[in-house]
Amino acid sequence: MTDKDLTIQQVAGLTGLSVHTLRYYEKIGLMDPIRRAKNGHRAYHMDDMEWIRLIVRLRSTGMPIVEMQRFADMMRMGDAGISRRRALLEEHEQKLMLQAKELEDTLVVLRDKIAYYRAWESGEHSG
Amino acid sequence: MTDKDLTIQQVAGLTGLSVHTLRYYEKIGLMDPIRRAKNGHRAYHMDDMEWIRLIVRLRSTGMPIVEMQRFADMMRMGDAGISRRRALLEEHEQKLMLQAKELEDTLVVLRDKIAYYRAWESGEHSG
DNA sequence: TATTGACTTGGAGTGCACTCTAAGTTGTAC
DNA sequence: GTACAACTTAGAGTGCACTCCAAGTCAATA
Repeated sequence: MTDKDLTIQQVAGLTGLSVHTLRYYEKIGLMDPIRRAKNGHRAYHMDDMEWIRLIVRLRSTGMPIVEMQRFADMMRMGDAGISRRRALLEEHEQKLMLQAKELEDTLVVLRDKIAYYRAWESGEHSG
Repeated sequence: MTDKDLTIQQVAGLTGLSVHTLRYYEKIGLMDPIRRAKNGHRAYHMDDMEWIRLIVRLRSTGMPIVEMQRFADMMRMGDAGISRRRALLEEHEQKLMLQAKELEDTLVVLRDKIAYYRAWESGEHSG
């Protein structure tokens, strides 16, 4: 393990994933097998970090694991997988735009209700 | 069952929830018991529909069932629950604003990668 | 009168994404 | 040298939100 390598604990701290989840993601092929230090411990590199951060982004915006696995497989195909990777990301982009719209609509509804409740509350005090 | 009442099937069609889910939501107290027609079938009214649509909105923007149950309980408290309802909705509003930011950030990342892939693909053709 | 189809119930089963357990190894601190 | 913390594995367990099943009721139609 060189100076720049990170332990699983450190990666967990940096990414917000649990140590369990990091091992789980590796086991299901969402990450390539992480290099090991002499004692068998995982030694994460900066390249690994970048991939993990992308995974976390995709997950937090609702991409299911099976789709991220497909994306990981396309990464392993190298150049041959590029147009498929683009297609997958474009699909996700479409979903995110719909999600953003739903979210904005809901914010409007919420703010409307909140304003109504607030008006009722101040009426309660003065009335 | 009067003319304006809806069957569970119709409500499913109108809300996007499954018949199973509608019964499930009623069972766990997310909805008040729905009135019954003479034959024992559920007869949904327009008031029910409005509540269901709110539920669907909250769910689709990530509110867990247990929190919607709390909100339903506050509805049953009537006026006494109003300020608590407002607090709950304001909390959700905060979460949605964070979600919206995460979403926008991810869209930037995705578009960046898509553009990169696209550039690579066109280079592939001409080179 | 018999079949069809939409509904009813309680309770069991499913799929996803973790999350934890048990048993074992390794490297450092006292 | 022994206690301790951090790591390793395979595999079991958990929590959420449905989703389905079996058995039964009821109204309408052939």
